[in-house]
Amino acid sequence: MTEEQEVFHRHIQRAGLKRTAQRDLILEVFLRTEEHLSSEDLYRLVQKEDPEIGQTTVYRTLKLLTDAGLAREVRFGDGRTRYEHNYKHPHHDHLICTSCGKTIEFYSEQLETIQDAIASKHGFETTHHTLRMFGSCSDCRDSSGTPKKEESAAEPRVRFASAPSTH
Amino acid sequence: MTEEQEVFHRHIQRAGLKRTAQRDLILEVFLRTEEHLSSEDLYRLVQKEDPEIGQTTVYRTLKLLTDAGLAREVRFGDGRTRYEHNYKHPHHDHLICTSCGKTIEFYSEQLETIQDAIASKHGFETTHHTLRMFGSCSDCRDSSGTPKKEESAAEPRVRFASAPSTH
DNA sequence: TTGATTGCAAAGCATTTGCATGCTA
DNA sequence: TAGCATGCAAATGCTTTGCAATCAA
Repeated sequence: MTEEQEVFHRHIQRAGLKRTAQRDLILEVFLRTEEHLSSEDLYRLVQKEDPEIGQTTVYRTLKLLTDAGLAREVRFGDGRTRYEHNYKHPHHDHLICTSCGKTIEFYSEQLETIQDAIASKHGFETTHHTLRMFGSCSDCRDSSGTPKKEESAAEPRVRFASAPSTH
Repeated sequence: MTEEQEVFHRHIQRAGLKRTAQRDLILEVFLRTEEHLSSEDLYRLVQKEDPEIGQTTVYRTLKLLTDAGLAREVRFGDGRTRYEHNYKHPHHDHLICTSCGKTIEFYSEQLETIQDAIASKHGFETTHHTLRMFGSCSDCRDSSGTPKKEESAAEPRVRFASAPSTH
């Protein structure tokens, strides 16, 4: 049993909830996938191993994982919620390519410091923040006019059919 | 006719669209309201002056204003899109109080500079970005447990499906 | 045993679209 | 007059909820 699984089970017990095969499987698949997954993405992956599992259970479990501190919600502007690992995968911000949908994670101590200073100047105590920078990645600019993925040229806004992220 | 109205009409003409009483009224109400308005908020305000106007028209006009460069979409995490002025109201970021929903706008040259450096380091050319810092404002912390705005307890404007993660 | 969990279907939201009617240019 | 605009209703797409059946502790 991995550390994450232990965290999950402790959370489940603390909250008076129950351990089930579905939750175990969903967690397992989530952990092994290093991407920004929407509930639907995860549902499809989980389906391959157990076609009996329902969408609803995935939605509910993802919420549970978030409560347990194992997942973190991220939104890239296409209207669907994605989740990323939140255990031993510390805070970071995102660069989002609006043409191919690729995301790059980065962390800057300097940035954090300035943000803290700004917040306290305004009397705020911040719990968390999100910084998203939208633009075009070098790949997409190199092949100018021919974005990497075929569907991307059609949609000016950020919209990815499925979440292709590279960490 | 205000400058903004001129910008709007130029945009309308350039795009081969038509000027209508509804669009004029919606723009006018939008401009005079210095807040982050959702489509519904604006709809309600506009309704007071012309009850004939439909939701759909407000949605469509808000999109038009965005295209014309007069409005900018902002999302504070409660699932609905809000709009803020985008003409002579330059880029800034937001501090969002998760207990009373108050937002504070700020701008930091230093922050922008660092962001640019980070983007170029990763080969990105950014078009825009959003930085949102969530937390509690001083008012809410002073009156601990008693948020300032009456409606906030019942209907928090910023609501997270589940607990925000700790980084 | 008992209360939590599951999965389906139905409901909820915010937003968009189809379409007949109304208006601007 | 031609074609865009409007507003209603219906449709969307994502997410949540109600509920009867099932299962973990």
